[in-house]
Amino acid sequence: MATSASATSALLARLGESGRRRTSARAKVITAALRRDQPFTAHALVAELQPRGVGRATVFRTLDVLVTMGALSRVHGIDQGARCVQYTACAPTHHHHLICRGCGRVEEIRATGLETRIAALARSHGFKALEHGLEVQGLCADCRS
Amino acid sequence: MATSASATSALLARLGESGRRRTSARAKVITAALRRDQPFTAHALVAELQPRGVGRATVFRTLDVLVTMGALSRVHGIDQGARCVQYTACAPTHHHHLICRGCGRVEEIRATGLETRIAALARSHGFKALEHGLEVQGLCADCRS
DNA sequence: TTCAATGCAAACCGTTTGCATCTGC
DNA sequence: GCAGATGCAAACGGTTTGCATTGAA
Repeated sequence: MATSASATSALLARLGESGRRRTSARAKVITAALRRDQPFTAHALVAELQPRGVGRATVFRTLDVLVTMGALSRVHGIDQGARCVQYTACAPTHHHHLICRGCGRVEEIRATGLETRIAALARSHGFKALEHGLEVQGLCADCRS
Repeated sequence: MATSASATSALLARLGESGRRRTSARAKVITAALRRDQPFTAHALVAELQPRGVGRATVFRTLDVLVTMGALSRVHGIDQGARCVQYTACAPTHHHHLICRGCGRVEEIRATGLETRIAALARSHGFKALEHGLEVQGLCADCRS
């Protein structure tokens, strides 16, 4: 998949631009992360990369970096316990996630109308909204049939 | 607080109705949980109740029961890691949470307008929305000044 | 009397940290 | 050469589990 390869090198380039080092371990983590089209756990990446010489700690540290850079975001189930953190590759702009319960597919949604509604709602309770998270779980077209 | 006391016994009654046993340990967990007006961690309840003879496992198991019954819900921060699960007493109807970053206060919000918007948004992506979670973090009136 | 619920302690599991070593820049 | 980054292993912390015992119905 050409897109994925170029996305990987683009991310590596951004690492350099932000004063971080472009190491081979990070390249492996980025490649593995971007190859997935469904949310994945840190554990899954460790299992994939540990045999290839990337340490557990490095996977976690790199995932943190990628989240900080906005290349990945953390998503979690609605009412599961602590074992709910997953990562998903995503655009660095503000958006939300639509998660299919059938196949696990995640789609990004952008909803400018909602943003203002949410801010207004908060204001009506005396709150100044700073950040919000919205996750919708459901069934995608394929899984519904 | 009379409300809290009656809420406790109401919950205990619901335990009996649902075929579960009304034990003294559960009464202690419920009392301690309902006394809080801010989200709390399981750990905090354990710290409070362990010296009073309630075991760690019992606290966790009872919290699970209460979440299942809809008397509590789990809330988690927007982008923290795994250490983000807290519990908050809440009405058993669908609502969202407004969380103050200053004082930790949580307010429940009900937003029928949003619900339909979210469902429509999901539909426009081919999804059938089943459940969704919305958390807004911000500053409450007190903390803004 | 019976079986759900309890308390304890140990196991679990995902994540973080300390530290010596390595490697981009 | 000098940080920043790595890999390893051990520590950490919250949660779950196994099991003998208790106690509600």
